[in-house]
Amino acid sequence: MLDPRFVTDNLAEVKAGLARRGFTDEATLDRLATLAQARRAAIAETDALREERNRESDAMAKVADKRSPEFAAKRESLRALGDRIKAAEEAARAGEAELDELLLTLPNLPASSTPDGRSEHDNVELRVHGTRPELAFTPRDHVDLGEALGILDFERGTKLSGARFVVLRGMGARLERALMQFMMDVHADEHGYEEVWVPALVKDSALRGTGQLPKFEKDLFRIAKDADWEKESEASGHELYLIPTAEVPVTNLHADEILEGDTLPRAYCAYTPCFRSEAGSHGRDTRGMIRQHQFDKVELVRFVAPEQAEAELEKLTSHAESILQRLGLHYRVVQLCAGDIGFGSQKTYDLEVWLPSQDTFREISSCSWFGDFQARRLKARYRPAPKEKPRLLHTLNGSGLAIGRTLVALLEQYQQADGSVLIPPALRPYMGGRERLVPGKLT
RNA sequence: GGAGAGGUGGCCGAGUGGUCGAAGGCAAUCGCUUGCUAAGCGGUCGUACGCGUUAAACCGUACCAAGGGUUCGAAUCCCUUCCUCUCCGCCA
Repeated sequence: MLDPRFVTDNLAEVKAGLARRGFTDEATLDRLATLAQARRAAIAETDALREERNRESDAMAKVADKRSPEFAAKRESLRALGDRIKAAEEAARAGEAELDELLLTLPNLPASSTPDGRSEHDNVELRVHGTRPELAFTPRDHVDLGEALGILDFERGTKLSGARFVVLRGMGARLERALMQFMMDVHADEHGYEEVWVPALVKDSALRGTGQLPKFEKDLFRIAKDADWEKESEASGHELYLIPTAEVPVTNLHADEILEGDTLPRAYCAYTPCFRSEAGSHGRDTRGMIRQHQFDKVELVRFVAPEQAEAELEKLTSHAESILQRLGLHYRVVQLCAGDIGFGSQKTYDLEVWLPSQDTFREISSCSWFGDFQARRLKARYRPAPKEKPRLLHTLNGSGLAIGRTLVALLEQYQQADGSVLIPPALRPYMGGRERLVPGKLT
């Protein structure tokens, strides 16, 4: 969420910034500025009226004779004042609702260090790590490999849950678990992240905090409820959704809190399942486990002071990269242009891993700096020093990494001519010492 | 699912219509004092918005779970909702 004050005071700058990401609806911004100003005027008015009422009421308290004519007269005039206050409050509320709505649907401003560009084609490749695996044969894709190995079972995934679900078997399931374990160990033990375990079902308020709601409800799975549940839940004023990423519960950890400055930065890592409806991506990546409705991910989240934020993004990205490096995977780092960064982000690096079968790099991690965009929604603040006024935190997050896609990349990059797949040394301790996946060998 | 209790500042905890943003204690912090692990004394010590300022301060308003109501005036009275805890039942 943008600061309404900042928007009114720097309208031209905000328009220009949002235009960089393709948001050219100036009328909405003008409306927002108007509403924000009106809101301030309304506050000033109601405050003044209330002040008058408070003053007069105090005076009445001091009148000894509560049955005197003067007392009755005062009471009458204050009753009228009370009505005026109510009317003023009512008027203020109307504009406020519209203002909040606009603020919640407005995307973040790109950082000055985010390059211009309209779409993913304008993203900037920053660096490439490693080299393409030399394969003396035509690479098979992970679906062929996985099915031949007996570790990926798409048919049964579909039987159980429909399209975009998979069952992992034997060493496939083991690999998923090994990757999760490996990533968490590296981040917790070496990168200084506090490991957290969080719910995979969250309230709509949490999703509003990180920005998925109200705009992107169609991408989420909201849990269906029977009649009783529905009744209770409506009454309780919140809906439950499956999380699309651990970013949601982990970032919301510090909603409505004020952290002490000397405890920053706060770094958390979490593994969770993630659930995405993938609405609007019909026909895209239908083959294989690149795009599933449910997948596991290890997520990194950092709460930092604004001054450190941009450097913190480099740090967080390097932590995610470190996983790819230890696994010996060929990848590149891409900086997203203003037209391609996510709704709440102001600067994003994507890590893309090489997939031989597709002869291309595919996203495996996205590391973003949100500025105070999420923090303002969340009311996540920090106190720079004792006694100082609280300020909004900056939040960052990134995948470290998407486990399903890591598994895909491993299969494809480490495939051998005979259909077996080498297990990179870093992962072997987590695979019971195994060095290789062999077709027909489930244990 | 059944029965009961309760939600006040970082924590504990007073407060049943005006003098309450809220006693007292703890924690924290600053200073003073005392030569001996420690204690004593004093000050400070919520947040947001508005106004204002270079920035503050000051000032105003709001907030005692949330929303609504009664009243000239609500932490206090009424209604609705949410949440927490305890016991029983069920359950990984």
